[in-house]
Amino acid sequence: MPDEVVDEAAEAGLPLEAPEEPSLEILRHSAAHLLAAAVTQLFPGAQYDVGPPIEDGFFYNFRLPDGRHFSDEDLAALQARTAELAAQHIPFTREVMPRDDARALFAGMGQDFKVDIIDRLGESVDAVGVYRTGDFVDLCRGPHVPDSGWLQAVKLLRVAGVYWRGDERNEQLQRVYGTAWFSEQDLDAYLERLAEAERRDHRRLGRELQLFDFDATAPGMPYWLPNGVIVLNELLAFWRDEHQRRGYQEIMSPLINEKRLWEISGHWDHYRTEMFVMPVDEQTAYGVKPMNCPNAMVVYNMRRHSYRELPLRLSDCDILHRFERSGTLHGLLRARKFQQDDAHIFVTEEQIEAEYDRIFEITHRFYSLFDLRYAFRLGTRPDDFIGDVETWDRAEAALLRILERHAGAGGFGVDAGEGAFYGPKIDIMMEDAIGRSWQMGTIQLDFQLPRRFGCTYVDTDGAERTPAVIHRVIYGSLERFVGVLIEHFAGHLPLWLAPVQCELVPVQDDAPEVMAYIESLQQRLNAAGLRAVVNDHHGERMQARVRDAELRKVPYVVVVGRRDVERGDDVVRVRDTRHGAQVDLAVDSLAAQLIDEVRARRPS
RNA sequence: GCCGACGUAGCUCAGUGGUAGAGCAGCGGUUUCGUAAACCGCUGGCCGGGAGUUCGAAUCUCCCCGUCGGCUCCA
Repeated sequence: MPDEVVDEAAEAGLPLEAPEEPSLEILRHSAAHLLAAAVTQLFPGAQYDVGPPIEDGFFYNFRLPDGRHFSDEDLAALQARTAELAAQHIPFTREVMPRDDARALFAGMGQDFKVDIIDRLGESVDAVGVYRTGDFVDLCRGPHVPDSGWLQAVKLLRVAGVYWRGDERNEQLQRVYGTAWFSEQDLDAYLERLAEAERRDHRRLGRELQLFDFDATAPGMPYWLPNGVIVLNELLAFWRDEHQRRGYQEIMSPLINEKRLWEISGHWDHYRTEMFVMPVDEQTAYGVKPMNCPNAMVVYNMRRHSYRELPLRLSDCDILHRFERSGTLHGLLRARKFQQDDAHIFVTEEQIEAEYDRIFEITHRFYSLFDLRYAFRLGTRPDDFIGDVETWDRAEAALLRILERHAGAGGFGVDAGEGAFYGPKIDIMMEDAIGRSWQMGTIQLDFQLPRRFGCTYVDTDGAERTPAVIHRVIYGSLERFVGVLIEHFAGHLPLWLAPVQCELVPVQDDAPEVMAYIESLQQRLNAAGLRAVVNDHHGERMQARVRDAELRKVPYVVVVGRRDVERGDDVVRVRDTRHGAQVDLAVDSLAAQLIDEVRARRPS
């Protein structure tokens, strides 16, 4: 995503008119200028590239003298200097300058990036905007706040190395990220929002709730703990049920295949750097599968097929491994080991659109269950593609039509060049707790792999034809999906997914009649298919056990004591931890209510 | 992989050149209590790993591993 290229277009050109009231975007753009002014003061000779406003803040990219890098101490010093400049109420002044004059100005200051930006401007641009803040001069269209006194609620957040113009083949520049608001209160509210996001972080909650963990010997490869396996199994059971009734047939296949398979599929040439490869002797190497598709082709080819069988829907939930670069790993959201809820559907070309409709139906069924916000994105032909352009164009046109029908024109984004190497795709995108966007489900159209593997079916006229294949996942990866769910629900999973659905707490754990009753209660709930456990942690008071259940985000907690047993009416007090409510319920009603909630898979 | 930061008990963290600490968790005991933390005691550490500097290193330097935030890449 070379968004810097876009930003440059916004930076250079004739100045824009300032509105009556500066917007947050203007404020942040001005904050970026002030930061750059501080950098040029503290690091004489620093060259500045682009510094746009972004969501919640701004950044600015620099090349520091002598190849220096920003450290955290530098960040603190820049924060202090920026604050000083803000306190001085330095005006932002704008002027329009002939292009050649501006070029000479920036060339004279040794600002190579600005000269470069000017040189890459279109022919028609003959004048550009130049803004000054004290001694600091920038090529910019503005608009800006009147003076730096507006920039009191600015906080520099972090430093990062970034590739010039977003391309890793280029040199790495030094970027400073910051946030800016109209008031200290707004700034504090924003920082509090970040803190809240941190509390929802699935990596923290995953450990606290004992869902999964990691070990240093398997970076990026989650260990699923007993609680987490319950969540996974519930998601998969639901998935299998929904797919069986829609005509999917599940297969399982080897996790490793000889290199030859990956050569046929094209992964050896196009995906090898992301594969775990294991040499077994001088001649032979095995590749651990990063995708299920090649083995789905192998299964398809294990017998001959008739046109009557199509669409043939082979599903597959095997575990995949991808050798993701170390710096990209992020808990469950970016892992090296994950399980996809995969399927490969062999179709004739005429069947493609109808099959996509069916897949969209499944998608809505699943995503609406969780009250999740999601968006579609079309990924088109990448530079590194296999096959021919005409086939790609045809496939992309089909997906575009389908998307327009399901999401409406403009109801989806298009990411040029982001398709898989074998075909274009429709992705389902979701955001995590701090607003980062992740690809979840994906529906990919592929004319290449069936051809490479020689997949055929016998058509009505007896001729052998090659089917197309739709690769599709709904959850995406189970790991990523669970990660997003945890953050979405802040750990309070829907009842049907909760590892413990109901916790039973005795008031007096030394009273045999109480313990006998509570154990019978557990048996009744378990027999009804509910996951109920007794918390009789010895030596703790009832209050401590309730707190413990709260912290583990158990949806329902039932406290039972002598008074209940003596009353003998089978009514218990139920604590609903997600809604902070308590209610007296007959045990039968409690069971019925929970079963109903599980069956409906209500999100909360 | 690149830039920055971090790594001390199961967890959260203090300790910045001179004998490794706290809270929580765990274990033992006392307590049996009515909806978010009872009390007392006890365990628990190659201070991520390796090399170096130093009389002496958790602390300083270098290399490696892992983690976190970006970049790039992606389910």
